[in-house]
This record gives sequence, C-alpha cells and structure tokens, in this order.
Amino acid sequence: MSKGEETRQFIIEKAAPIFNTKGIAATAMSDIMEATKLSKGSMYVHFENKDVLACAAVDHNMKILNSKLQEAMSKSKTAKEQLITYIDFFSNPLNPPVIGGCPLLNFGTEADDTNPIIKEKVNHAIKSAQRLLESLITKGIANGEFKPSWNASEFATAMFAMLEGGHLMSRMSGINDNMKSISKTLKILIEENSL
Amino acid sequence: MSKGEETRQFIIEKAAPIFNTKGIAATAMSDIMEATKLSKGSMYVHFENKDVLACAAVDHNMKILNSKLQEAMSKSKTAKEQLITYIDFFSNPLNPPVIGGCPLLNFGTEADDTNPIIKEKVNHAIKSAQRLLESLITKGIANGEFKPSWNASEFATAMFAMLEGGHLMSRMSGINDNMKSISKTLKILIEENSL
DNA sequence: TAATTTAATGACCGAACGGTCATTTTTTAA
DNA sequence: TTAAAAAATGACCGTTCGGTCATTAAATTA
Repeated sequence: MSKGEETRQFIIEKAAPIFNTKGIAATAMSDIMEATKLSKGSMYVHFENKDVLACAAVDHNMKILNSKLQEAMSKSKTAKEQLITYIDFFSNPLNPPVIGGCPLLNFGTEADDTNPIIKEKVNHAIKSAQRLLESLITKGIANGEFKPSWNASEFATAMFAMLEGGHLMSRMSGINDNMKSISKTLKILIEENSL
Repeated sequence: MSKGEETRQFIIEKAAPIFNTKGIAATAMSDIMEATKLSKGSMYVHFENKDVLACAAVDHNMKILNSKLQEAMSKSKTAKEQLITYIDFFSNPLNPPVIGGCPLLNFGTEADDTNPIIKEKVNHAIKSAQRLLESLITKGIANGEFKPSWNASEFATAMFAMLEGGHLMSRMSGINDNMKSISKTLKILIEENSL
C-alpha cells in the first residue's frame, strides 16, 4: 500500500465514527482535520470534496459492522444458533458494534430526503441483511431445524425491523430494557417455529 | 390570538415539515425565511435562536402526528379494532401522516449524540406510544377480547419497534412491500392472541 | 384618535463553512 | 543518488451561516 493509499485509509478510519455520531451535515471538515491531525490541503489530496469523504465513511462503517457480524456468526453452526447469534450481536445498542450506533439507521434517516446516493447504499445494505436472514431460515427449514410452514421472508423482514426499532428505542431511553424485550420476543418466535 | 402569536404559529407550521424533511443541521434560517416570506429580523422577534425554533418544530410535528392518530383511532371501538387502526395509520411510510416521515425516527437519530433536549422529547413520545399500545392490550384482555396470557408490555414494545423499523425499510426502498409484510405479521400476532 | 407597545424590515456583522493553490516536503522509481 | 512524482502544508478565497440592531410600520390600548 502506497503512502497515499495509507493516508486515505487513515482519514476514512478517523472520519467514519465522527460522521456516524454527529451526522454528515453536522460534521465539518475541520472535525476530521482535528481527528487526523492533518492539514486541510491534505484532505483534499485524497478526497475531491466532503461528499466523497462522507460516502467513503458510510461504506467503511457498514464494512466494519459487517465484518464484525461475520466474525461473530462464523462461530455458530446451525441455522438456529446463527439466528440467535445475529440477535445477540445487535442486542446492546448502548455499546454498539460501531461507534455512533447503527449506520443504517443514522445515515438512512439523514439521507432519506437529501442524499440519494447514500440512501441507495443503505437500501442495498438492508436488502442484504434481509436476504441473509431469509436464507438462514430457509436453510433451517431444509435442515429440519424449523417448521416448513414458517414464512422465511416475512420473519426476516419483521426481525430486521424489530432490531432497528429496538435500537432507536434503547438509544433514546439510554436503557437497554426495550432491546432486551425485543430479543426475548424474537427468540420466543424462533422457538415456536423450531422442531 | 394576538398578531405576534399568530405569526409565531405560522412560522412553526411552515418550519416543521422543512426540519422533518431536511434535518435540523441541514436546515438554514434562510430556508424558513423563504417558506414564510418573512424577513430574518422577524424570525428573531419570535424565536431567540435556531435551536428554539427547531424545538418548537419538533413539538409541532409530534403534535400533528398525534392529533391525526387520535382522530383515526376515535373511529374504532374495541381494543382489537384500535390496534389494527394504529397499524393501518402507520402502514404507508411513503405517504406518511406528517411530511418528511416519522419525526421520532428523524429527530431521534439526529439528536441522539448531539441534542439532549430533543432526544428527551423523542424518548418521552416513544414511552407514550408504548403506554398507549400496552393499555390497549390490557383493556382487550380485561374485555375478554385477548388471551390473558398475552404479554402486553412485550408486544407493545415489539409492535412499536416493528413499525419504526418498517418505516425505515420502506422509505429506503421507496416501495411499500416491507411495511405491508410487517402489517400482516402484526395482524397475525394479534389474531393468534384473540379469543 | 393619540400614545404606546409590538412586529417587521433589511443592512450589517463576525465566524465558520467548503474548497483552492502556490510552495515545500517526502516518496517513489530510475 | 538523483530526478520526477506524489503528498502535505497553511494562507487564502468567496459564500453562507446564525444572529444583531437601528429604523420603520403596524397593532394594541387608553
């Protein structure tokens, strides 16, 4: 990796948690300068403007989240175990896998009516998550772990929505009760559809 | 209502959808000036600064949302009907009750790490929603509409979370499929707990 | 109606914003 | 080692930001 690529990566790593915490509009280039201890001119060597840097930061947050999730799930074997690992992975929004909380929630709501590019990135990531969950259930049905009558697509959607909603609720209250409750609800539903 | 109060209210009504759509940080006072056709000095007669106006706009969005919900629910009688009305009320995020989408999601995520006052407003509103849903289920159990074994608090939390998560998913995709699916899931769960 | 209070105006302010560029320093490759 | 290329710097630029204030217009009240 050349010096330039190294610096570019370094900037992204420092910028990602700031954007995810403060939001894109509320984050100034000067915030990134302070965090990286780099000059303004240097930032613009590696990113043509703030939007490009913000996009890279969005990607990086999602990538980190995904790789941490992959690592957690690699330890589980059965479909049921993996579903539960997925739930547990997101079950403490007050100490989230990436700094600032769920990037899909953060960047999605901000980009909704203002940034179609980032909105599409979030949309794509949501669809990936849905597909992963759906495939887990389908696999479990094929395995004989779950009832064949279980609607994989419907549950995948509901589960993802509950985790995102629970994330919001717990972060607003500063207490983890809601997410705990949701985690319990999801596990009961999984149990009800287990064989 | 004095002239001053009238103007103040007029500004809030024009500002509320802008803040809810663009976000607080991305909304400039000049945006509100344009929407109201009022001068900058006039804005600062009625609001000491942008934060105060933003808070008033947040309150207004929630108030409108709540009054529309109340109106919709007043038509339903039984607990079950009211629960279903609640679901239907939020079932089309692409044509939401207030312009810009759910203010709890929008302002909550933005305020999370930046604005404790608004964060607390959102937290309070979420708790109110939870209480309303829980009381509906409790009422239904007392009425003999629902099974006494139904966990009211747990379902209220899950239902609220699913609606918020579904809201995000549908707005990101621009298609209402996810919310439709969630609506269906919730209604099945209600049916399963009906007598 | 007259006197007084309140609302509305728009020019103006300093600060912070995103972004540029000539210059210097450091990497890179010959 | 040296020449060319790339990276880093920080002063600088125009714009926009939130916010102020003397002045004017309008509403309120006596």
